[in-house]
Amino acid sequence: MSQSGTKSNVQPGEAGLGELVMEVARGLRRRYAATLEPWGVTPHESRALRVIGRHEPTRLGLVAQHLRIAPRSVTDVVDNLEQRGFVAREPDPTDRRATQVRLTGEGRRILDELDAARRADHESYFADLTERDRTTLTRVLNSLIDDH
Amino acid sequence: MSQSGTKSNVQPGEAGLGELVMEVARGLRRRYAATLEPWGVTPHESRALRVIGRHEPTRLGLVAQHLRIAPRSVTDVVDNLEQRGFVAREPDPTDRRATQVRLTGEGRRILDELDAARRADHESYFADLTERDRTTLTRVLNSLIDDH
DNA sequence: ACTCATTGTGAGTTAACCTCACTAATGACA
DNA sequence: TGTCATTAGTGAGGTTAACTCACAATGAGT
Repeated sequence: MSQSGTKSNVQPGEAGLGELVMEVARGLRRRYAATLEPWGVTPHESRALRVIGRHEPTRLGLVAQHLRIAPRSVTDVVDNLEQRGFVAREPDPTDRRATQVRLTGEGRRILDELDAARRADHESYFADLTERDRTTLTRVLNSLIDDH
Repeated sequence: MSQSGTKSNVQPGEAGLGELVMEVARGLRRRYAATLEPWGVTPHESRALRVIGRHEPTRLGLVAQHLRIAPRSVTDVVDNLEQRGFVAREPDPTDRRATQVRLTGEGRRILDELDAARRADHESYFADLTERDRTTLTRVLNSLIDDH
């Protein structure tokens, strides 16, 4: 075999900014998935926990919007998290059609741990940047996000 | 309903670099998926086409390595592309167990169009950056990729 | 009071992966 | 030179995370 498959798919010289961003994001995603492993939580579940934790208590429909998935799909996601004891459903007091979700104590504990792990992971990923580069990167990325 | 779901999930002030990169990547992915729509090609198919186009002619097993998926899955991916007339299987002349894939004329045409569209899309996404920021961003992202 | 919209869920489907088991071909070597 | 482990691709079947469509319960507007 001529070349391995363990490195990136991008030739170093000629990659555009888009490719570079995507490649860094891929690296972060891979690392984060590995970080999550000890908790037995998938990236998908962690994302859902984070959204619920941030808006707690919240309706299923709103969770769907934040996760950008169909309302029907949230039912399954929350079923899963509820079964694992991370969240609990309760009736919305202001609308008897609606259901609220909220983190359990366990769910909050796990989420805090995951957040800390992610923060640490990102920290280590960007550790070698100079303060100056860090500042520029933050500014440029923020402006890109704001403009689109 | 109180707030919409069309904007980002990240509070502007306190996002770390990791979140920022992921958010930009998410934006690029969404745009690219929309760009692809007129061709009736999914991001997944476009990635496979690009990998095959870059290594053409190549064995299925190598495509698996480049796409980072199981060899078995490549069979399905190539089945799909072959059915749509974008690639063709042919026996590997040096190993009668192996199968080579190569782009058809149509496949090459589509891939070139997709590449051009992606380039243009990225170009427009980063259009408002100053030359200086662009250079810094390129350098910083490249160093992050190299270091990991 | 009637009508229409909205909330969540049952039922069933799809896309893109996966593993396991198998066949055919290869290559090493005793 | 015959045996035998290894490798390439694929059939069969499973999983995950999404999807649509239909529906009952509830709420809101005229």
